[in-house]
Amino acid sequence: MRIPTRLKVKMNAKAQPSIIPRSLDAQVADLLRNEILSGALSPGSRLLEVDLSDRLNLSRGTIRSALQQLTYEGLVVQFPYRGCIVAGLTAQDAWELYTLRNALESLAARLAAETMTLEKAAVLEAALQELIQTTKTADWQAIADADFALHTTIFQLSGHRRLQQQYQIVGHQIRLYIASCNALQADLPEIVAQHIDLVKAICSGDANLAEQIAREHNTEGQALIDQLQAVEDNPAQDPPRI
Amino acid sequence: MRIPTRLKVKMNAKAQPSIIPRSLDAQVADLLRNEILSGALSPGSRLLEVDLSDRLNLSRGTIRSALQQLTYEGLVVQFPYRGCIVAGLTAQDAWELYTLRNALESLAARLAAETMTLEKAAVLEAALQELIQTTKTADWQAIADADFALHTTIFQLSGHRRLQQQYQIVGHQIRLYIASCNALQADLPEIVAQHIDLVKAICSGDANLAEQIAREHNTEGQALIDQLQAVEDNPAQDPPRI
DNA sequence: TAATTGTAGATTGTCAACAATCTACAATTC
DNA sequence: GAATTGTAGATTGTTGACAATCTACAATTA
Repeated sequence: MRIPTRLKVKMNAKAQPSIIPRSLDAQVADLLRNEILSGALSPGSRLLEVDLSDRLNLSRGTIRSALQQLTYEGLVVQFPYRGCIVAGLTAQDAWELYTLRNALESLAARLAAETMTLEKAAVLEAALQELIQTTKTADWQAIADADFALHTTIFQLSGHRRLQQQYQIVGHQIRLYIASCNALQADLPEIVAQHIDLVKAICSGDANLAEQIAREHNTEGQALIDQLQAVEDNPAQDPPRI
Repeated sequence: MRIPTRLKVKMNAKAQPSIIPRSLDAQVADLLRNEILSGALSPGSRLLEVDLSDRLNLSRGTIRSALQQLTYEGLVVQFPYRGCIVAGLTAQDAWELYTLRNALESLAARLAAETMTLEKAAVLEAALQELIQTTKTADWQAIADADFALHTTIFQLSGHRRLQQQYQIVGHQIRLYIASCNALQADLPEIVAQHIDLVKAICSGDANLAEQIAREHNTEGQALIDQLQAVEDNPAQDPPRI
Protein backbone atom coordinates (compact mmCIF):
# COMPACT_ATOMS: atom_id res chain seq x y z
CA MET A 1 0.00 0.00 0.00
CA ARG A 2 1.12 3.54 -0.73
CA ILE A 3 1.00 5.97 2.16
CA PRO A 4 1.31 9.61 1.11
CA THR A 5 3.09 11.68 3.68
CA ARG A 6 1.83 14.97 2.38
CA LEU A 7 -1.85 15.71 2.65
CA LYS A 8 -1.98 19.43 3.07
CA VAL A 9 -4.10 22.23 1.77
CA LYS A 10 -2.91 24.21 -1.17
CA MET A 11 -2.49 27.78 -0.05
CA ASN A 12 -1.78 29.29 -3.45
CA ALA A 13 -5.22 30.04 -4.77
CA LYS A 14 -6.48 33.26 -6.37
CA ALA A 15 -3.43 33.55 -8.63
CA GLN A 16 -5.08 32.12 -11.75
CA PRO A 17 -8.76 31.87 -11.04
CA SER A 18 -9.49 30.43 -14.45
CA ILE A 19 -7.27 27.40 -13.99
CA ILE A 20 -8.43 26.46 -10.53
CA PRO A 21 -9.81 22.96 -10.87
CA ARG A 22 -13.28 22.85 -9.43
CA SER A 23 -15.16 19.60 -9.34
CA LEU A 24 -18.18 19.35 -11.56
CA ASP A 25 -20.60 18.80 -8.71
CA ALA A 26 -19.37 21.95 -7.00
CA GLN A 27 -19.90 23.89 -10.22
CA VAL A 28 -23.41 22.51 -10.54
CA ALA A 29 -24.11 23.49 -6.94
CA ASP A 30 -22.90 27.03 -7.70
CA LEU A 31 -25.10 27.22 -10.79
CA LEU A 32 -28.22 25.99 -9.04
CA ARG A 33 -27.55 28.19 -6.01
CA ASN A 34 -27.43 31.23 -8.27
CA GLU A 35 -30.65 30.26 -10.01
CA ILE A 36 -32.37 29.72 -6.68
CA LEU A 37 -31.16 32.97 -5.11
CA SER A 38 -31.93 35.01 -8.22
CA GLY A 39 -35.48 33.74 -8.21
CA ALA A 40 -35.18 31.87 -11.50
CA LEU A 41 -36.08 28.76 -9.52
CA SER A 42 -38.83 29.64 -7.11
CA PRO A 43 -39.59 27.78 -3.87
CA GLY A 44 -41.46 24.57 -4.45
CA SER A 45 -39.94 24.03 -7.89
CA ARG A 46 -39.06 20.43 -8.48
CA LEU A 47 -35.46 19.59 -9.18
CA LEU A 48 -35.44 16.43 -11.30
CA GLU A 49 -32.10 14.73 -11.56
CA VAL A 50 -32.72 13.53 -15.13
CA ASP A 51 -33.81 16.94 -16.34
CA LEU A 52 -30.76 18.59 -14.82
CA SER A 53 -28.38 15.94 -16.12
CA ASP A 54 -29.87 16.36 -19.60
CA ARG A 55 -29.69 20.14 -19.46
CA LEU A 56 -26.11 20.24 -18.21
CA ASN A 57 -24.88 17.17 -20.06
CA LEU A 58 -23.69 15.53 -16.89
CA SER A 59 -24.45 12.25 -15.22
CA ARG A 60 -27.09 11.91 -12.56
CA GLY A 61 -24.47 11.09 -9.94
CA THR A 62 -22.87 14.48 -10.34
CA ILE A 63 -26.26 16.19 -10.10
CA ARG A 64 -27.12 14.18 -7.01
CA SER A 65 -23.93 15.28 -5.32
CA ALA A 66 -24.73 18.93 -6.06
CA LEU A 67 -28.27 18.56 -4.74
CA GLN A 68 -26.93 16.95 -1.58
CA GLN A 69 -24.67 19.95 -1.06
CA LEU A 70 -27.55 22.40 -1.53
CA THR A 71 -29.61 20.34 0.91
CA TYR A 72 -26.93 20.89 3.55
CA GLU A 73 -27.14 24.61 2.81
CA GLY A 74 -30.87 24.59 3.40
CA LEU A 75 -31.78 25.79 -0.09
CA VAL A 76 -33.16 22.43 -1.21
CA VAL A 77 -35.33 19.88 0.57
CA GLN A 78 -35.03 16.19 -0.18
CA PHE A 79 -37.82 13.62 0.04
CA PRO A 80 -36.64 10.00 -0.06
CA TYR A 81 -37.55 8.31 -3.32
CA ARG A 82 -39.58 11.35 -4.31
CA GLY A 83 -37.04 13.95 -5.22
CA CYS A 84 -35.92 17.47 -4.37
CA ILE A 85 -37.68 20.83 -4.36
CA VAL A 86 -36.42 24.35 -3.80
CA ALA A 87 -36.97 25.11 -0.12
CA GLY A 88 -39.93 27.27 0.79
CA LEU A 89 -39.70 29.18 4.03
CA THR A 90 -42.42 29.43 6.62
CA ALA A 91 -42.81 32.09 9.31
CA GLN A 92 -41.10 29.69 11.70
CA ASP A 93 -38.16 29.45 9.31
CA ALA A 94 -37.93 33.22 8.96
CA TRP A 95 -37.95 33.58 12.73
CA GLU A 96 -35.22 30.98 13.06
CA LEU A 97 -33.10 32.60 10.39
CA TYR A 98 -33.27 36.10 11.81
CA THR A 99 -32.73 35.09 15.41
CA LEU A 100 -29.82 32.88 14.39
CA ARG A 101 -28.28 35.58 12.23
CA ASN A 102 -28.66 37.99 15.11
CA ALA A 103 -26.77 35.70 17.47
CA LEU A 104 -24.02 35.07 14.93
CA GLU A 105 -23.67 38.73 14.08
CA SER A 106 -23.42 39.77 17.70
CA LEU A 107 -20.37 37.56 18.04
CA ALA A 108 -18.94 38.68 14.71
CA ALA A 109 -19.35 42.35 15.59
CA ARG A 110 -17.59 41.80 18.91
CA LEU A 111 -14.70 39.94 17.35
CA ALA A 112 -14.35 42.44 14.52
CA ALA A 113 -14.26 45.29 17.02
CA GLU A 114 -11.70 43.53 19.20
CA THR A 115 -9.29 43.13 16.31
CA MET A 116 -9.97 46.42 14.57
CA THR A 117 -7.22 48.09 12.58
CA LEU A 118 -7.10 51.05 10.22
CA GLU A 119 -7.13 48.83 7.15
CA LYS A 120 -10.11 46.83 8.42
CA ALA A 121 -11.97 50.03 9.22
CA ALA A 122 -11.41 51.26 5.68
CA VAL A 123 -12.79 48.05 4.19
CA LEU A 124 -15.84 48.20 6.42
CA GLU A 125 -16.42 51.89 5.66
CA ALA A 126 -16.26 51.17 1.95
CA ALA A 127 -18.91 48.48 2.24
CA LEU A 128 -21.10 50.84 4.22
CA GLN A 129 -20.76 53.62 1.65
CA GLU A 130 -21.65 51.15 -1.08
CA LEU A 131 -24.85 50.26 0.76
CA ILE A 132 -25.72 53.93 1.30
CA GLN A 133 -25.25 54.62 -2.40
CA THR A 134 -27.51 51.78 -3.51
CA THR A 135 -30.27 52.78 -1.09
CA LYS A 136 -30.59 56.01 -3.06
CA THR A 137 -31.89 53.91 -5.94
CA ALA A 138 -35.01 51.74 -5.97
CA ASP A 139 -33.11 48.68 -7.13
CA TRP A 140 -34.07 46.23 -4.42
CA GLN A 141 -31.85 43.50 -5.76
CA ALA A 142 -28.82 45.80 -5.58
CA ILE A 143 -29.79 46.91 -2.08
CA ALA A 144 -30.07 43.30 -0.93
CA ASP A 145 -26.68 42.57 -2.49
CA ALA A 146 -25.01 45.52 -0.80
CA ASP A 147 -26.63 44.65 2.52
CA PHE A 148 -25.40 41.07 2.24
CA ALA A 149 -21.93 42.30 1.24
CA LEU A 150 -21.69 44.58 4.27
CA HIS A 151 -22.68 41.83 6.67
CA THR A 152 -20.32 39.42 4.94
CA THR A 153 -17.51 41.93 5.46
CA ILE A 154 -18.22 42.09 9.18
CA PHE A 155 -18.01 38.30 9.40
CA GLN A 156 -14.79 38.24 7.40
CA LEU A 157 -13.23 40.77 9.76
CA SER A 158 -14.12 38.56 12.71
CA GLY A 159 -11.41 36.11 11.65
CA HIS A 160 -13.76 33.27 12.57
CA ARG A 161 -14.06 30.80 9.71
CA ARG A 162 -17.00 28.83 11.05
CA LEU A 163 -18.86 32.03 11.81
CA GLN A 164 -18.33 33.18 8.23
CA GLN A 165 -19.47 29.86 6.88
CA GLN A 166 -22.58 29.82 9.04
CA TYR A 167 -23.50 33.36 8.06
CA GLN A 168 -23.07 32.45 4.41
CA ILE A 169 -25.61 29.67 4.77
CA VAL A 170 -28.06 31.65 6.86
CA GLY A 171 -27.67 34.68 4.59
CA HIS A 172 -28.42 32.61 1.52
CA GLN A 173 -31.59 31.27 3.06
CA ILE A 174 -32.66 34.78 4.03
CA ARG A 175 -32.07 35.95 0.47
CA LEU A 176 -34.08 33.00 -0.79
CA TYR A 177 -36.98 34.14 1.32
CA ILE A 178 -36.66 37.77 0.28
CA ALA A 179 -36.44 36.81 -3.38
CA SER A 180 -39.45 34.52 -3.18
CA CYS A 181 -41.72 37.00 -1.47
CA ASN A 182 -40.48 40.24 -3.00
CA ALA A 183 -40.55 41.49 0.54
CA LEU A 184 -37.90 43.85 1.94
CA GLN A 185 -40.45 46.64 2.26
CA ALA A 186 -38.75 47.78 5.43
CA ASP A 187 -37.98 51.33 6.45
CA LEU A 188 -34.87 52.14 4.41
CA PRO A 189 -33.66 55.25 6.28
CA GLU A 190 -34.00 53.38 9.58
CA ILE A 191 -32.01 50.44 8.24
CA VAL A 192 -29.28 52.70 6.92
CA ALA A 193 -29.09 54.50 10.26
CA GLN A 194 -28.71 51.20 12.08
CA HIS A 195 -25.95 50.03 9.77
CA ILE A 196 -24.12 53.32 10.29
CA ASP A 197 -24.33 52.87 14.05
CA LEU A 198 -23.09 49.31 13.83
CA VAL A 199 -20.14 50.14 11.59
CA LYS A 200 -19.22 53.08 13.76
CA ALA A 201 -19.22 50.95 16.87
CA ILE A 202 -17.13 48.22 15.28
CA CYS A 203 -14.60 50.67 13.89
CA SER A 204 -14.28 52.37 17.27
CA GLY A 205 -13.07 49.08 18.68
CA ASP A 206 -15.68 49.09 21.44
CA ALA A 207 -16.48 45.37 21.46
CA ASN A 208 -19.24 45.57 24.05
CA LEU A 209 -21.03 48.35 22.22
CA ALA A 210 -20.67 46.67 18.85
CA GLU A 211 -22.05 43.43 20.22
CA GLN A 212 -24.96 45.21 21.87
CA ILE A 213 -25.90 47.17 18.75
CA ALA A 214 -25.71 44.07 16.60
CA ARG A 215 -28.00 42.26 19.01
CA GLU A 216 -30.59 45.01 19.24
CA HIS A 217 -30.76 45.90 15.57
CA ASN A 218 -33.17 43.51 14.02
CA THR A 219 -35.99 45.59 12.59
CA GLU A 220 -35.75 44.25 9.05
CA GLY A 221 -36.03 40.74 10.37
CA GLN A 222 -38.99 41.45 12.60
CA ALA A 223 -40.79 43.30 9.81
CA LEU A 224 -40.34 40.38 7.46
CA ILE A 225 -41.47 37.83 10.00
CA ASP A 226 -44.59 39.85 10.77
CA GLN A 227 -45.40 40.18 7.11
CA LEU A 228 -44.86 36.49 6.44
CA GLN A 229 -46.96 35.55 9.44
CA ALA A 230 -49.75 37.76 8.14
CA VAL A 231 -49.59 36.15 4.71
CA GLU A 232 -49.72 32.68 6.21
CA ASP A 233 -52.66 33.53 8.44
CA ASN A 234 -54.51 34.98 5.46
CA PRO A 235 -54.77 32.21 2.85
CA ALA A 236 -55.69 34.60 0.04
CA GLN A 237 -53.44 33.45 -2.76
CA ASP A 238 -51.96 30.19 -1.62
CA PRO A 239 -49.22 30.04 -4.26
CA PRO A 240 -47.75 33.55 -4.60
CA ARG A 241 -46.02 32.48 -7.79
CA ILE A 242 -45.58 29.37 -9.91
CA MET B 1 -44.95 14.08 -17.50
CA ARG B 2 -46.28 13.18 -14.09
CA ILE B 3 -46.60 15.99 -11.61
CA PRO B 4 -47.16 14.83 -8.05
CA THR B 5 -49.33 17.22 -6.11
CA ARG B 6 -48.29 15.91 -2.74
CA LEU B 7 -44.73 16.39 -1.65
CA LYS B 8 -45.00 16.76 2.05
CA VAL B 9 -43.09 15.51 5.02
CA LYS B 10 -44.27 12.43 6.79
CA MET B 11 -45.10 13.37 10.33
CA ASN B 12 -45.70 9.86 11.63
CA ALA B 13 -42.27 8.74 12.62
CA LYS B 14 -41.15 7.14 15.88
CA ALA B 15 -44.02 4.65 15.80
CA GLN B 16 -41.96 1.74 14.47
CA PRO B 17 -38.32 2.78 14.70
CA SER B 18 -37.12 -0.52 13.32
CA ILE B 19 -39.00 -0.18 10.03
CA ILE B 20 -38.03 3.43 9.32
CA PRO B 21 -36.25 3.31 5.97
CA ARG B 22 -32.89 4.99 6.27
CA SER B 23 -30.75 5.31 3.19
CA LEU B 24 -27.53 3.36 3.15
CA ASP B 25 -25.34 6.44 2.90
CA ALA B 26 -26.98 7.91 5.99
CA GLN B 27 -26.34 4.67 7.85
CA VAL B 28 -22.71 4.69 6.76
CA ALA B 29 -22.41 8.30 7.93
CA ASP B 30 -23.84 7.29 11.32
CA LEU B 31 -21.41 4.41 11.58
CA LEU B 32 -18.35 6.46 10.69
CA ARG B 33 -19.47 9.31 12.93
CA ASN B 34 -19.64 6.94 15.86
CA GLU B 35 -16.21 5.54 15.11
CA ILE B 36 -14.75 9.02 14.84
CA LEU B 37 -16.38 10.34 18.01
CA SER B 38 -15.49 7.23 20.00
CA GLY B 39 -11.87 7.60 19.03
CA ALA B 40 -11.69 4.37 17.06
CA LEU B 41 -10.73 6.55 14.11
CA SER B 42 -8.27 9.17 15.29
CA PRO B 43 -7.67 12.55 13.62
CA GLY B 44 -5.50 12.24 10.57
CA SER B 45 -6.64 8.71 9.79
CA ARG B 46 -7.16 8.18 6.09
CA LEU B 47 -10.62 7.19 4.94
CA LEU B 48 -10.18 5.21 1.73
CA GLU B 49 -13.32 4.72 -0.27
CA VAL B 50 -12.30 1.26 -1.51
CA ASP B 51 -11.40 0.03 1.95
CA LEU B 52 -14.70 1.21 3.36
CA SER B 53 -16.72 -0.18 0.48
CA ASP B 54 -14.96 -3.53 0.92
CA ARG B 55 -15.48 -3.56 4.66
CA LEU B 56 -19.16 -2.62 4.49
CA ASN B 57 -19.95 -4.46 1.26
CA LEU B 58 -21.30 -1.31 -0.35
CA SER B 59 -20.43 0.54 -3.50
CA ARG B 60 -18.01 3.42 -3.54
CA GLY B 61 -20.76 5.87 -4.49
CA THR B 62 -22.60 5.18 -1.26
CA ILE B 63 -19.41 5.64 0.74
CA ARG B 64 -18.66 8.89 -1.10
CA SER B 65 -22.07 10.25 -0.19
CA ALA B 66 -21.51 9.43 3.48
CA LEU B 67 -18.08 11.06 3.43
CA GLN B 68 -19.59 14.17 1.86
CA GLN B 69 -22.08 14.34 4.70
CA LEU B 70 -19.34 14.01 7.34
CA THR B 71 -17.33 16.67 5.53
CA TYR B 72 -20.25 19.03 5.87
CA GLU B 73 -20.38 18.21 9.57
CA GLY B 74 -16.72 19.13 9.94
CA LEU B 75 -15.62 15.68 11.10
CA VAL B 76 -13.85 14.84 7.85
CA VAL B 77 -11.63 16.89 5.54
CA GLN B 78 -11.56 16.26 1.81
CA PHE B 79 -8.61 16.81 -0.51
CA PRO B 80 -9.45 16.74 -4.23
CA TYR B 81 -8.13 13.62 -5.92
CA ARG B 82 -6.27 12.74 -2.74
CA GLY B 83 -8.94 11.51 -0.40
CA CYS B 84 -10.40 12.13 3.03
CA ILE B 85 -8.96 12.14 6.53
CA VAL B 86 -10.54 12.46 9.94
CA ALA B 87 -10.39 16.13 10.87
CA GLY B 88 -7.74 17.26 13.33
CA LEU B 89 -8.46 20.37 15.31
CA THR B 90 -6.04 23.21 15.90
CA ALA B 91 -6.15 25.81 18.66
CA GLN B 92 -7.87 28.14 16.19
CA ASP B 93 -10.53 25.49 15.61
CA ALA B 94 -11.06 24.96 19.33
CA TRP B 95 -11.42 28.69 19.83
CA GLU B 96 -13.94 28.88 17.00
CA LEU B 97 -15.93 25.96 18.31
CA TYR B 98 -16.18 27.23 21.85
CA THR B 99 -16.99 30.82 20.94
CA LEU B 100 -19.58 29.63 18.44
CA ARG B 101 -21.14 27.22 20.89
CA ASN B 102 -21.27 30.01 23.44
CA ALA B 103 -23.16 32.30 21.07
CA LEU B 104 -25.58 29.55 20.08
CA GLU B 105 -26.18 28.50 23.65
CA SER B 106 -26.87 32.05 24.80
CA LEU B 107 -29.73 32.20 22.33
CA ALA B 108 -30.93 28.71 23.17
CA ALA B 109 -30.94 29.46 26.90
CA ARG B 110 -32.95 32.63 26.32
CA LEU B 111 -35.50 30.89 24.13
CA ALA B 112 -35.81 27.94 26.48
CA ALA B 113 -36.39 30.29 29.40
CA GLU B 114 -38.97 32.30 27.47
CA THR B 115 -41.06 29.23 26.74
CA MET B 116 -40.52 27.41 30.00
CA THR B 117 -43.23 25.10 31.32
CA LEU B 118 -43.41 22.62 34.17
CA GLU B 119 -42.88 19.67 31.84
CA LYS B 120 -39.85 21.29 30.20
CA ALA B 121 -38.39 22.11 33.60
CA ALA B 122 -38.72 18.48 34.63
CA VAL B 123 -36.92 17.27 31.52
CA LEU B 124 -34.11 19.76 32.06
CA GLU B 125 -33.81 18.89 35.74
CA ALA B 126 -33.55 15.21 34.89
CA ALA B 127 -30.70 15.85 32.46
CA LEU B 128 -28.92 17.93 35.11
CA GLN B 129 -29.29 15.20 37.75
CA GLU B 130 -27.92 12.68 35.27
CA LEU B 131 -24.84 14.84 34.76
CA ILE B 132 -24.37 15.29 38.51
CA GLN B 133 -24.55 11.54 39.01
CA THR B 134 -21.94 10.77 36.36
CA THR B 135 -19.53 13.38 37.71
CA LYS B 136 -19.33 11.30 40.87
CA THR B 137 -17.58 8.64 38.82
CA ALA B 138 -14.28 8.98 36.98
CA ASP B 139 -15.76 7.80 33.67
CA TRP B 140 -14.82 10.69 31.43
CA GLN B 141 -16.67 9.28 28.46
CA ALA B 142 -19.88 9.09 30.48
CA ILE B 143 -19.36 12.60 31.81
CA ALA B 144 -18.86 13.95 28.29
CA ASP B 145 -21.99 12.12 27.16
CA ALA B 146 -24.08 13.52 30.00
CA ASP B 147 -22.71 17.01 29.42
CA PHE B 148 -23.58 16.78 25.73
CA ALA B 149 -27.03 15.41 26.57
CA LEU B 150 -27.76 18.31 28.93
CA HIS B 151 -26.75 20.92 26.38
CA THR B 152 -28.72 19.07 23.69
CA THR B 153 -31.76 19.23 25.94
CA ILE B 154 -31.44 22.99 26.30
CA PHE B 155 -31.33 23.36 22.54
CA GLN B 156 -34.32 21.08 22.08
CA LEU B 157 -36.30 23.17 24.53
CA SER B 158 -35.51 26.29 22.53
CA GLY B 159 -37.88 25.12 19.80
CA HIS B 160 -35.35 26.36 17.23
CA ARG B 161 -34.59 23.64 14.70
CA ARG B 162 -31.61 25.34 13.07
CA LEU B 163 -30.12 26.12 16.45
CA GLN B 164 -30.42 22.45 17.42
CA GLN B 165 -28.85 21.36 14.18
CA GLN B 166 -25.95 23.78 14.52
CA TYR B 167 -25.29 22.74 18.07
CA GLN B 168 -25.29 19.12 17.02
CA ILE B 169 -22.54 19.83 14.51
CA VAL B 170 -20.49 22.04 16.80
CA GLY B 171 -20.94 19.62 19.67
CA HIS B 172 -19.71 16.71 17.59
CA GLN B 173 -16.59 18.58 16.61
CA ILE B 174 -15.94 19.51 20.22
CA ARG B 175 -16.31 15.86 21.21
CA LEU B 176 -13.92 14.91 18.44
CA TYR B 177 -11.33 17.21 19.92
CA ILE B 178 -11.90 15.99 23.44
CA ALA B 179 -11.69 12.37 22.34
CA SER B 180 -8.52 12.95 20.34
CA CYS B 181 -6.66 14.75 23.11
CA ASN B 182 -8.07 12.94 26.14
CA ALA B 183 -8.44 16.40 27.54
CA LEU B 184 -11.41 17.46 29.68
CA GLN B 185 -9.21 17.84 32.74
CA ALA B 186 -11.25 20.83 33.79
CA ASP B 187 -12.44 21.64 37.30
CA LEU B 188 -15.42 19.29 37.70
CA PRO B 189 -17.07 20.91 40.76
CA GLU B 190 -16.87 24.30 39.05
CA ILE B 191 -18.46 22.93 35.88
CA VAL B 192 -21.25 21.28 37.83
CA ALA B 193 -21.92 24.49 39.69
CA GLN B 194 -22.16 26.41 36.46
CA HIS B 195 -24.57 23.91 34.96
CA ILE B 196 -26.74 24.12 38.05
CA ASP B 197 -26.83 27.91 37.78
CA LEU B 198 -27.72 27.73 34.11
CA VAL B 199 -30.52 25.20 34.56
CA LYS B 200 -31.91 27.14 37.51
CA ALA B 201 -31.99 30.35 35.48
CA ILE B 202 -33.67 28.69 32.50
CA CYS B 203 -36.27 26.97 34.66
CA SER B 204 -37.07 30.22 36.44
CA GLY B 205 -38.10 31.68 33.10
CA ASP B 206 -35.75 34.65 33.47
CA ALA B 207 -34.62 34.90 29.85
CA ASN B 208 -32.15 37.72 30.41
CA LEU B 209 -30.46 35.95 33.28
CA ALA B 210 -30.34 32.62 31.44
CA GLU B 211 -28.79 34.26 28.40
CA GLN B 212 -26.23 36.08 30.52
CA ILE B 213 -25.20 32.99 32.44
CA ALA B 214 -24.90 30.96 29.26
CA ARG B 215 -22.69 33.63 27.76
CA GLU B 216 -20.40 33.98 30.76
CA HIS B 217 -19.96 30.31 31.52
CA ASN B 218 -17.20 29.10 29.30
CA THR B 219 -14.47 27.84 31.57
CA GLU B 220 -14.24 24.35 30.09
CA GLY B 221 -13.75 25.82 26.68
CA GLN B 222 -11.09 28.28 27.74
CA ALA B 223 -9.19 25.60 29.64
CA LEU B 224 -9.17 23.34 26.61
CA ILE B 225 -8.08 26.11 24.27
CA ASP B 226 -5.23 27.07 26.59
CA GLN B 227 -4.09 23.47 26.83
CA LEU B 228 -4.25 22.93 23.10
CA GLN B 229 -2.39 26.15 22.46
CA ALA B 230 0.34 25.01 24.84
CA VAL B 231 0.65 21.68 23.09
CA GLU B 232 0.91 23.37 19.70
CA ASP B 233 3.54 25.83 20.88
CA ASN B 234 5.54 22.94 22.31
CA PRO B 235 6.31 20.65 19.34
CA ALA B 236 7.30 17.72 21.54
CA GLN B 237 5.56 14.82 19.87
CA ASP B 238 4.33 16.03 16.52
CA PRO B 239 1.98 13.12 15.84
CA PRO B 240 0.21 12.34 19.15
CA ARG B 241 -1.02 9.03 17.71
CA ILE B 242 -0.94 7.03 14.50
C1' DT C 1 -70.95 5.22 -5.33
C1' DA C 2 -67.01 4.88 -2.15
C1' DA C 3 -63.27 2.29 -0.83
C1' DT C 4 -59.79 -0.98 -2.00
C1' DT C 5 -56.56 -3.21 -4.92
C1' DG C 6 -53.56 -3.74 -8.82
C1' DT C 7 -50.69 -2.00 -12.58
C1' DA C 8 -47.74 1.10 -15.32
C1' DG C 9 -44.83 4.88 -15.55
C1' DA C 10 -41.77 7.92 -13.41
C1' DT C 11 -38.14 8.85 -10.23
C1' DT C 12 -34.72 8.04 -6.96
C1' DG C 13 -31.24 4.63 -4.68
C1' DT C 14 -27.39 1.75 -5.61
C1' DC C 15 -23.85 -0.35 -8.17
C1' DA C 16 -19.70 -1.51 -11.05
C1' DA C 17 -16.68 0.11 -14.68
C1' DC C 18 -14.02 3.81 -17.02
C1' DA C 19 -11.41 8.30 -16.99
C1' DA C 20 -8.65 11.82 -14.69
C1' DT C 21 -5.43 12.93 -11.29
C1' DC C 22 -2.09 12.36 -7.67
C1' DT C 23 2.01 10.23 -5.15
C1' DA C 24 6.11 7.88 -5.05
C1' DC C 25 9.99 6.11 -7.05
C1' DA C 26 13.21 5.20 -10.80
C1' DA C 27 15.72 6.91 -14.73
C1' DT C 28 17.91 10.65 -16.85
C1' DT C 29 20.39 14.91 -17.38
C1' DC C 30 23.39 18.64 -15.96
C1' DG D 1 25.46 14.37 -6.57
C1' DA D 2 21.29 17.42 -7.18
C1' DA D 3 17.63 18.54 -9.97
C1' DT D 4 14.51 17.23 -13.52
C1' DT D 5 11.75 14.10 -16.06
C1' DG D 6 9.21 9.93 -16.91
C1' DT D 7 6.58 5.87 -15.46
C1' DA D 8 3.64 2.78 -12.67
C1' DG D 9 0.48 2.13 -9.14
C1' DA D 10 -3.02 3.91 -6.30
C1' DT D 11 -6.97 6.75 -5.53
C1' DT D 12 -10.58 9.75 -6.57
C1' DG D 13 -13.97 11.86 -10.18
C1' DT D 14 -17.50 10.70 -13.37
C1' DT D 15 -20.57 7.91 -15.92
C1' DG D 16 -24.40 4.82 -17.48
C1' DA D 17 -27.17 0.89 -16.22
C1' DC D 18 -29.94 -1.82 -12.99
C1' DA D 19 -32.89 -2.23 -8.66
C1' DA D 20 -36.12 -0.30 -5.33
C1' DT D 21 -39.71 2.78 -4.40
C1' DC D 22 -43.26 6.15 -5.12
C1' DT D 23 -47.35 8.42 -7.54
C1' DA D 24 -51.24 8.33 -10.25
C1' DC D 25 -54.78 6.16 -12.44
C1' DA D 26 -57.59 2.20 -13.77
C1' DA D 27 -59.97 -1.91 -12.38
C1' DT D 28 -62.37 -4.27 -8.91
C1' DT D 29 -65.35 -5.03 -5.01
C1' DA D 30 -68.68 -4.03 -1.27
